[in-house]
Amino acid sequence: MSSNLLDKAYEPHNVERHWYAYWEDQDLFAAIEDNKLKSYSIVIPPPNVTGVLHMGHALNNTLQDVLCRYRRLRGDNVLWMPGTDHAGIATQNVVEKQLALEGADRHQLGREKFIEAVWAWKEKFGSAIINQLKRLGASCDWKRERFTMDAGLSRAVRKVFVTLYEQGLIYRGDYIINWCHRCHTALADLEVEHEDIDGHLYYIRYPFENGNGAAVVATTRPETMLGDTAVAVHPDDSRYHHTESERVILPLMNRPLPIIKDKYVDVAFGTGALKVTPAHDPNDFEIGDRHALPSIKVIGDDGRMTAEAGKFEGLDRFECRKAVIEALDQEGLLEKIEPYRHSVGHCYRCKTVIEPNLSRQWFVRTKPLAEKAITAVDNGNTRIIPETWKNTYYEWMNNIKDWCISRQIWWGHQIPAWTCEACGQLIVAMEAPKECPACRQSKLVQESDVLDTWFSSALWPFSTMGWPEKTPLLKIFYPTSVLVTGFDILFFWVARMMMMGIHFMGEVPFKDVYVHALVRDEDGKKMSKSSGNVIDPLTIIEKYGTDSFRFTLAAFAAQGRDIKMSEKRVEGYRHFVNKIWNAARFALMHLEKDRNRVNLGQLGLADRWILSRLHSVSSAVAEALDTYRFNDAAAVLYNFIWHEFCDWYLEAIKPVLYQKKGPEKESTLAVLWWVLRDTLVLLHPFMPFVTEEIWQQLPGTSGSIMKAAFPSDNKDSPSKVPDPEAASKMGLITAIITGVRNVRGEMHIAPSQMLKVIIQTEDSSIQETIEAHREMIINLSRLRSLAVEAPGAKPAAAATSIVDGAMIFVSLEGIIDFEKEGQRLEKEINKLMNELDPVRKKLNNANFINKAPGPVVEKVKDKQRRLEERRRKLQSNLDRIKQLT
RNA sequence: GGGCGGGUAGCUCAGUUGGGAGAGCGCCGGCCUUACAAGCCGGAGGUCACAGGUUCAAGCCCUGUUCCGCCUACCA
Repeated sequence: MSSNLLDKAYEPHNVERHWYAYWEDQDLFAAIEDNKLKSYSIVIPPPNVTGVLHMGHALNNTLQDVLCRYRRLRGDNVLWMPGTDHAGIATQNVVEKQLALEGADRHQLGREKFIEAVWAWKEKFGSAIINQLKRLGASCDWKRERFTMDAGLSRAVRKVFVTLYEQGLIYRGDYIINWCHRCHTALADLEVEHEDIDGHLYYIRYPFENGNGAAVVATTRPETMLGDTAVAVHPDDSRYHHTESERVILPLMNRPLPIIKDKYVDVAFGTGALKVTPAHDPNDFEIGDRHALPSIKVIGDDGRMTAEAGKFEGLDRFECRKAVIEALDQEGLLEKIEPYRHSVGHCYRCKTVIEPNLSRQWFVRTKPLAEKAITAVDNGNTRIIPETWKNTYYEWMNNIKDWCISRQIWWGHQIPAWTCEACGQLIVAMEAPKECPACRQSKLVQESDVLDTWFSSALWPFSTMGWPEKTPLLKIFYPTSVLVTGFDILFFWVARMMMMGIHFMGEVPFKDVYVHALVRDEDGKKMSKSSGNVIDPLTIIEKYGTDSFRFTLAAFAAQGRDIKMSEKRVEGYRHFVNKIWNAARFALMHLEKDRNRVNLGQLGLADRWILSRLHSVSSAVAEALDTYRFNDAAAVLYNFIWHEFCDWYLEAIKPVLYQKKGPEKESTLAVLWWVLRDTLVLLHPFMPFVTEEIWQQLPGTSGSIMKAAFPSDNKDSPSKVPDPEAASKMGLITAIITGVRNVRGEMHIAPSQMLKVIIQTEDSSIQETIEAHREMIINLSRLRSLAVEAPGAKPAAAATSIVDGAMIFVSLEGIIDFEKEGQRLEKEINKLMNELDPVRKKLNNANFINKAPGPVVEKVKDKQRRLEERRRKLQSNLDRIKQLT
């Protein structure tokens, strides 16, 4: 016991520490390698090893933990595979910064020493995020924790690389790629973030070689003109027909450029003439390819102009832009400058402006892989939930481009390719070759580039399970049951796992993909360090406890909608946790021993009703979790626990509990035990800590709640069937109590004043029900007396309330304010008329009667009958009141 | 340029084959009733963005308009 039952408020801190340690000690998160059990598996989206837990992780892992804990309660053998990602660029940046503080840099250190330094950093700080996930309650199988740079996973990476290369699906070549000068590496197209920037469109005159005027070209990046190797016009553009075989002179460089014709050129844009810079623009590169133009690289990998830039050599690319404009202006070749808003690519890691650069890189040929990945979703082998993301997935897969996978950094999987220094032979192999297969020389140099981090995470669902070995783990747990992830990495990660999983395993990596939303701040803005609106999950956990936080996330995780997070919301659910704590405290005061034998025949109405409700609540929770409707499950539990279990059931059974002893008390205690027991289990996936704490204090339980049976799977549970009779009778009783309370509230009668109530009804079954449960009505509406009689003389000094089939008179002798009662009744009648109006209109419509389905018509007719009766009764009481005033 | 999501109570949002507009918070009134004042009881509050259409019936389906957000794209 780590929290005192006498505490009026739940204190999460010790409870959380205590039970998490207990679960780990007992090995309760461990998956069992036994293929006879029903298996359920999830691989964690591996957080960056440099990462700290943010709201996105918190949501993502809470949802996964809810699913895993739920499936365990349902009896599944669950594998939740944890691990971290080596995050090449990000981690290298972190360690480089650390080196900088020590006055060193990686080049001084050398590659080997630098890699050692990164590993050292990883050993020291790399488990931070894992520990934070534990604070969140994550029930991962920690003993299987993986890291993308582990020996096993690295072998999988090599195997995949070599295989794809041999299959012709990986190639090396000189192409335009996105170059980040800060990170000093190539980036995949996906890793470039586009942003609209207010820039300028510069119109530059390129004089015709023959001296007759000039062609005017427009550009947003004038510095690239230094590398121009042609001017292109559309073949049909009559303005340039006379330029047949003419050339222009490239200003500043005095280089003659051919005028070529290419359909790519948009006649309508600018002057219809396009400068072509094959080394620094992807489209120009393609044009250059078509027309066999030379490529001149004028911007170097360091962001400075190369020797090819002539007198501009050594200038920074942006300084060069200014210098070029000035020089052009001086020569009178700058036609004009217009303001121009256009999209500019930035590095997703460091936000530096990306430069398209000609470079030798490695690529994955994605088309053949994507086709199968599309089919798998098409035919439902993998379901994407919510379905709306299917379109996005298809859209990207259908337009997929080859994937640049080489990175010019040091931290990562070095590409297993070697070049023979003697003959230039390229060798791709699992292990470093001893000699060149072509010339038998042994001077072989390994490719210095490493692979894109996403290349290794694309293998995550099977590399973590031991592939390329044929392990039992793979056999039992692949394909995984579901992948839970945010939409922001749908392409980066999900799509690539699909491609790799299908290609290498012959089977999709996951049956379901559940795509959740983003966590934003309370104004709906994206949380970011620069906006200063980041809420730290650990701060929230410290302040409000993990269970409140998790429940908040689940309660707001509606499909397709972002979550706006604020402390106020978490605070609200902390109240809920506290409510549960106190309800349990109350129950435990009365439960002294195991009460799990219930004789259903002897149950009271409230007992039967709460068991019936519990039955539908457990079905609803199961249904909701089976369909990833986390917010529905949370709402059902919240409403049941607070408003049905606490507000009605516990209040209703208090008199029974305060009795000395007897069969009634015995069976109520048994029901109370079961309802508490089952509710804790239903709640456990969302609130693992408080439920375990209460479970451990509940007499008659053994072991961890993690091993308990879900109510609907539990043979012994008394909440196995709905009880419509109890539901309907309880409905009548609560309606009567609410009716009396309403009178009390509206007439401002103090709760301390006991009331006298007369109920008139001609329905003998209603009479019987009321008589049978008169104590409940008396207690919960605080009555001095309750009389049930056939309709007859109406008590004079009384306020009225109507329930279906009966009229309630609250005697207010001496205190009734007839005018106030009249107003109250008028208000009631008005409310009723607003309901009745559309119902009458419907029934007066012959088309409705004829065309609507029978049951619908009957339902409306029945409603009309009920409303009419209530209205009639209220009206007669109003008339009577009016006579008395 | 293309695509997606959203507009429902003061705020934040649920609302799954079309058939009774809901919750939480906030607000108003009354209560320290022996689990809980982090509580209990009662109450007020909505032209479901706008305009058409389909239907006996529309918050939900169709068309258009408008506002907000996001993703995506090689117009220099």
